[in-house]
Amino acid sequence: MTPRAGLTADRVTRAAADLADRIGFAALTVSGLARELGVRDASLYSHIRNLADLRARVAVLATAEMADQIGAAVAGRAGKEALAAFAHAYRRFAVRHPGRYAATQIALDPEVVAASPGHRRTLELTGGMIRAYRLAERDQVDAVRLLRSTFHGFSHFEATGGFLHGRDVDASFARAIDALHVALENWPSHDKEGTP
Amino acid sequence: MTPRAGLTADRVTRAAADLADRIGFAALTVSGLARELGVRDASLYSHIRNLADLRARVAVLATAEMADQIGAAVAGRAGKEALAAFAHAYRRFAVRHPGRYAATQIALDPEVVAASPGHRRTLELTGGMIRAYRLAERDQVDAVRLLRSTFHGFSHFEATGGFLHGRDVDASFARAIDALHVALENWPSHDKEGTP
DNA sequence: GTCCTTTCCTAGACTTCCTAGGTAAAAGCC
DNA sequence: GGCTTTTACCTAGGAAGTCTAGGAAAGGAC
Repeated sequence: MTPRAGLTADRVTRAAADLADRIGFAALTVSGLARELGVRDASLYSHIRNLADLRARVAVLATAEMADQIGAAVAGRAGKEALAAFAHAYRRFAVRHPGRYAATQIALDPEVVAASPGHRRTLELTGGMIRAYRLAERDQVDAVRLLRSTFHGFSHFEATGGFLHGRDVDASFARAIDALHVALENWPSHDKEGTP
Repeated sequence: MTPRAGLTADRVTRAAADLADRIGFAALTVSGLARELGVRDASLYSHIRNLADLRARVAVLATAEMADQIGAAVAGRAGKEALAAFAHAYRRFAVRHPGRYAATQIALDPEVVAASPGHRRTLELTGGMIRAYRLAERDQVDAVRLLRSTFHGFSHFEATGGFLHGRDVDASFARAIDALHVALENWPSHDKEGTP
């Protein structure tokens, strides 16, 4: 038997994320990954439980990487500047790492989410960004959900070719950010923070 | 040999959509569907070319059904009322038909989209809804993209358990619609239709 | 060095996808 | 009605992917 490939769960996960970026997350298979790593498919089960476990690991890894990039982009910014930086970093990650991005969108067990540093960091970053708009707690939740929905939706349609009109997509995204800022500045609620 | 099951491509597609609503679109298989219909898996290839063809057929069917429901909801409405009706019908469809909804979101060949009555109808309905805001053509495209992104993103997170906070999701959606209306009424652009 | 752990392998069972060819149900024609 | 043609169903089987079990040997600990 030849020397061991020196695999670890971490290395397997990174290789899977790289492969997913190349072929698409949906097309990621244990057997394909094994070929990529130069081992037999059965060998990977020393490091991962099954395909679902592999997918979850990629999701956790990708979420952490994405949070790091968003964090770097919004550092030192507030208000509309932070919103725009967050949004652009979000979309940039999705465009550059389509497989990783798709992984961030799968449903995960609550325990996995709770233990994922990337998920927690994303929450913190989002909370920090939204703070400048001085919304009531309940409105902050609503607003964050609106932002996350828009960012994901946009990236989804961009990735799946859903934007068929000839209109420049970069321009549409810039307008969307402007529009979201307008909405946040004029949040349709009567209990803005600090106002009784 | 026993009597034929009397399958047609249409019947196969509907059965697939129903099954997808029950088990999830991602879990839809030719073999599973064959079991559902009481035939052998190989028999289905008289009616569909392959799994990708089946998925595309479900997508086209679901898009048409969804467009019908949105169309019925917005009939006779304009402005914010139409926006709200559209949004609620969209989300209702996604919640009631998770498999069908997921099918509407897959990337399809441009020829398939071009030939799909549901896609065309969705475009018309969206155009009609956005008309009340009297935006310039370019801004209309941007605004439609924002709306579609938000609706899809919201439905996606709702379906994948991405909204972890205890805040009522119905309320968040209602607020999101209000916020989108505010954004549309105050679209961040200087060339509103009719204004030089 | 020895002993223990664990990573790799082979083997194989199972599922899914899909093609090829055959049979008989169903449709079409007279 | 009978006869012919079409085609929807079947069986058979190969390819690919998933995953378990057990064994061999690489690598780590002492």
